[in-house]
Formats: sequence, structure tokens, C-alpha cells
Amino acid sequence: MATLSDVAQRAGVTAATVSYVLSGKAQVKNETRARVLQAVEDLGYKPNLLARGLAQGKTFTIAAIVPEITNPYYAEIINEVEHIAGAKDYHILLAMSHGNPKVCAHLLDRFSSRWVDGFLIMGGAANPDLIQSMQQTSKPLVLSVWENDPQMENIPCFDIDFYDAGIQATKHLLNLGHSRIAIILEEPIQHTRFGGFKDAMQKAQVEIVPDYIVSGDSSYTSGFAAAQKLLQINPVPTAIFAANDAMAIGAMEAIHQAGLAIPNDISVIGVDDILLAEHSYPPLTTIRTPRRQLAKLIIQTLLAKIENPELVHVEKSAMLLKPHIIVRSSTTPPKKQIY
Amino acid sequence: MATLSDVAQRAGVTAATVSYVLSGKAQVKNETRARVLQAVEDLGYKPNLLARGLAQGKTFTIAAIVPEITNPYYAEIINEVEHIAGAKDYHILLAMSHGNPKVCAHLLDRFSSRWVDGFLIMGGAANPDLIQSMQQTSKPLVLSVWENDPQMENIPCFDIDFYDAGIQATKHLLNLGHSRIAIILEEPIQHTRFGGFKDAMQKAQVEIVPDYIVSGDSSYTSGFAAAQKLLQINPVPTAIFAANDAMAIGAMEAIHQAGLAIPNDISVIGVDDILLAEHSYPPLTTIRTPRRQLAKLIIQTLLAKIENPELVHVEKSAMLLKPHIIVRSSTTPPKKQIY
DNA sequence: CTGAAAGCGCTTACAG
DNA sequence: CTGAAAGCGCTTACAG
Repeated sequence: MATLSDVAQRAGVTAATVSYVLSGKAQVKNETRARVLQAVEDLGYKPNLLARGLAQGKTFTIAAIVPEITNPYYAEIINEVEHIAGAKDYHILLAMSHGNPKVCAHLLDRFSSRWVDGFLIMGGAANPDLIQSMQQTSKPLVLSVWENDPQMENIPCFDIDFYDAGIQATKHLLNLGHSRIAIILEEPIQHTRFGGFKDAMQKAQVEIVPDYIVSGDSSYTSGFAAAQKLLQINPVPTAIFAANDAMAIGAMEAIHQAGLAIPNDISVIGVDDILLAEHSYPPLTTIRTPRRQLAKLIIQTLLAKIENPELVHVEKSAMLLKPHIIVRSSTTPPKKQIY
Repeated sequence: MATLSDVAQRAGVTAATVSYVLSGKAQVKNETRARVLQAVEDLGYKPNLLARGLAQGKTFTIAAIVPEITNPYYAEIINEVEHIAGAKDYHILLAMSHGNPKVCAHLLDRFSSRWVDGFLIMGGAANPDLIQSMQQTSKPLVLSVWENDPQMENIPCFDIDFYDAGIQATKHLLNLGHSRIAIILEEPIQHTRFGGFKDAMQKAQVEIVPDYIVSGDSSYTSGFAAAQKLLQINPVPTAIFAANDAMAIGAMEAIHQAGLAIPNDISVIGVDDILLAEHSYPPLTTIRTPRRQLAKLIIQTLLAKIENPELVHVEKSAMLLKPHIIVRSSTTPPKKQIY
């Protein structure tokens, strides 16, 4: 590979001059500039980003840590992040924490050796201590975690307003006239949406039946099993709020297997709006979480901080993005009961 | 951050000595070594990988290009690749080609500026010209593409034996006694497995009905639509071979919707063994593609080439990994017909 | 066994 | 407008 000096030599100038025409950080006579550019062209010169990084203290690299890239939620976010960062010539160094704080700490440690320009940490694997120590490296950091820790001031933190998702899903069912509403959820990570459920129910003065609260692990299978449990309760609920789409779709299978109709016998609503939701049978009513918008927000914030280090975030609380309901065919008013 | 010289000063030695104790590339008196190590500890010294990279021409970075990280197939592979590479302190620079050769070329261009240690390119976006030009950078390269181009010698190329997947799926249905076998597939990327289907049918002297060949785009929805088409044909096929699991599951939905039973009325088989396959209803019989094994193979080969540049691959052809069948409940012998 | 020195490829005050 | 020089933090022959 041709180097800066090669170019300089060919153009009959010094390396500094070449650097200046390439960076535009100093005036260069038109004629010399042309000669330099020609030499660059002739030699197919590509700057060595390593050397540039060493000299400038900047690497055009962003470390992104997600719990699992096999989780479509994070895959979508990383896809968007890479797209936006790539447009500005930043590269993404990807690593998985598998939700494990130790792994996360180790990754952060290794990344800090690389002089990445900034960190993007998603999911709950980064505990406050870790974040605190990160702060000392003075590298920009943006978080997206389920629970927002009040102690972490000055660190931009974005997430989706899952409480509101819980409210919206529950209200939708209530408005349709349901009162025997069950919920399938995974604690503690879906605790926030559960809060929305409880508050909406309470506000509507509808009783929350303890038996109607069943737990799952966010997987399709667990939704299936949870629904089977619910179907054995007398009276059977007329609506099920599954805290994510995977469980909702699993639940629908169980309901079908039991010979019941959706939505006529039981309404089902999910959260996420995964791809499958639109194509399930029946198409699933769900609360769409704006993942791409979230991705955009976190990466743009990070890039802004990288390019303007003096930019300080003073908001104490995390920014939450509002989800919104997508009404499809899995929900309808309950059948009239004859008592 | 403390630097090498900081450590050297504190230990009362020169930077070279510190470098030697850290790299172990030269003998150092025990006593000095201890002093250096102590200083490293005291200062919390972390080597600057940028500087090291510049000096050694090595970055401990691998560029990985996949068509889509939102595709679970690639997400699983990247997950495994990162795991194995990470254990050897390599980092993964991830980028998406979106199956577009121009994007791919642009990415490769940007990556070459970074002096990455090696390239991993998956999917068909890298055309032979590109690969050829890559070769000139003399950086190790490992491919995993659907079609193996015979011209690319000396480049290790691994993939899954999809032809064999086609053979196995078809044979399974034939062995069960099916003869009215339909296939749903996406051309041209699933052409290889189609070849397996055709050869197996031919060998068994079973007629391939043109109407029984319908195309999809690998998505759940397209499988649904394709099955709907098939159900309108008289006679209806007794078995459907969907070229991937997503389409198989979509097809099963369509069959259910039509009021038919799986596998009693129609058997369905897929390819991939995605997570959902085990939990679909009925659990899907499918051909499991060894993705993790593939991931292991490509990253280990790449690492080996990085660490032993003199290692030359002379095999002309790609290495193919054998898939194997997972028999679940979506396939059974056809119902006895009374003519 | 360890120091002095040059070099990896670039950037950036500083002169002139 | 452009050159000479020092520096980014590390490694690696070369002496001794």
C-alpha cells in the first residue's frame, strides 16, 4: 500500500502538504493541490486509519455491546446503528454480553485498549459500578437499558416507554369491553409494562385476578404453556395480554389447539410488532415498539457527543420513546355472556 | 491513561524493557521483571492497541460482512464467530452488504484502510472481481457463499451442503411413501437444494409435476401464499418440501386455515431448523443446517491464516458441511387413497 | 540482560 | 503557501 510519503515524493512536496490537501486544514496553492491529488490517484493511496488514529487520538470506531445479536430486537437496532454510523465513516465493533455483567466488564476493558471513540451499551448487563468506571475514561457513552438507574446522571440513556405499552395494551382490551383480562409476562425485565397493566386496570376499576397472572420467559414456547394454564381456569379469561409478541403467538397456538377461536372466544394482544406479528393467524394486534427510532436516537446522540466533546447532558432522567398500538385481527369485543 | 513510558519511568527502566517483559520476546532479569509488573499494576497500564498495531502491522481486528444481521442465520453465525475470535482477543468489525455488490465493494474499501487482520465475507454480494482485487491486499480472506465460483482458487470457502439437504428432505418424503410431492423455493439462491430435490425424485422415478413447483422469497408470508396456491391444485399434493423453515411454517398456517390436518392430510418438511421449528404446531420435520459448526470453521480458518500467513490453501473447491434430518411430527406416510 | 535509536504512517504547531 | 521537526505509543533489531 502506498503511504503519505510515497504520495509526497511523487508530487514533489512534503508529507505535511499532502496531509493538508487531504484534510483541508490549511490553504494549499491550487497548482500543488492538483499535483498532490493526481499523485493520490496514481498511487491509489488510502490513508492508514491506524496511523491517523494514533496521531489524532481518534479511531472512527464505536464499540457496541448488546446482550444477544440473535435477538431480533437487537439485530434490528444494530442494523440501523451500523447504517447511520457507516454513513459518517464510523465502524461498529460488535460484542455480546449475554446479559452477563462479568462478560460486559471484560469487553469494556478490552475495548478501552482500542481507543474506540465511543461506547453503546444496551441491556442490563452493565451495572452502575461499571458505568461509573467507564465515565473515567471520558469516552462518550450512551446507554439503552430496561431500568433506568437514577444514579447515572450525565449519561444519555434512551429506551422505549414500556409502561405506556402496558397502558395502551390494557386500555385497548378494556375499551373493547373486556374485564376478564389475563397477562403473560416475564419478571423482572417486563416489570415496567406490568406496571402499566396494573395501573390501567385499577383506573378502570377492573379486578386483577391473581390466577390470571402467569409467567413466561419471553419465548414462543413459554407463551404456549402459559396459555394452556390459563385455559384451565374457570372462568376462562376473555382476553390475554402477552408482554411480547413471541409469547402472544405461542399463546394463540395453544388457544387454537384447544379448539377455541381467536378473537371470537379469546382476544390476544402482544408487544413489539415483530415481523411475524403481521403474518400470524389471525394477524396480531400489538403495541409497536419504535426500535429503529430508538437506534437512530442512540447512535446520533453518541456521534454528536463524539464530535462535540463539550456537549454535556444534564437531564437526569432517561428519554423514553412512545410505542403505539397496531390494531389487527386478534382482538374484538368479548362475546355476550348469558348469566 | 498510563503509557509504556510512564510504566518504564516508574520501574526505573526503559520502554523497551517494559515492552519485552510484556511480550515475553526477550529474557528479562527476574528482579526487573517484578519491578515492571508492579509498575504496570500500580498504574493500571493498558497497552494502546492502536500504537501496537502501527508498530506491528497487526490490529487484532476482523472485518465481517454479512448480507443482513437481522437474518437469524447470519446472527447465529456472527454470534459464534465473535465468541471464538473474542477468546483470542480479536474484535469483530461488523457490516451489512444487504446483498448489494456495490455496498460490499465500498465496505471492503473502507475496511482496507483500517488494516484489519482478515476478512470474512458471507453471502453472494462479493462478486469474483471484488474478491480478486481483495487478494491483492494480501490480507487473509475466508468466504462463505451460496454458489462457489470455480475461479476463486486459493481462497478458503465454506458452506453448507444444500444439495444434500435437498436430497435428504426429498428422500425422507419418498421413503414415507409420498409421490405427490410439491416444493416451495426461492430461485436462484435455493437452486442447489432444488437440484437435490430433482435428482432424488428422478432416482426414485417419481414424476415431478410442474404445477407442484411454486416460488417464494424465503419469508413466512410467501410460504403461506405458495401453499394456498398448491391447495387449489387437483389432486392436492400429499407432501410439501419447503426450501426453508420460515416458508414451511407459513405453509402450515395456510394448510390449517384450509381446514386440513398436518401431517395426516399433508406432510410438510423444511430446511434450517430455526428455533421456531421445534415449537411450531406440529413440530416441524426439517433438515438442520450446521450453522455453528460452519461459523467455527470459517473463523478458525481465518485465524489460522492470520497467525500463519504462509499457510496456503490449495484446494480448488469449497468445503461443504453435511446437514442432517431432524424428524418431528409434521411428516407421516400419506393416507391410503381409494381410486 | 537492558539501553539508545529508529521506525510504523500520520498530524500539527511553528517557521519562514 | 509549504517545509522541517516533533510527536502519537508502541516494537524491534542492534549494541554492549
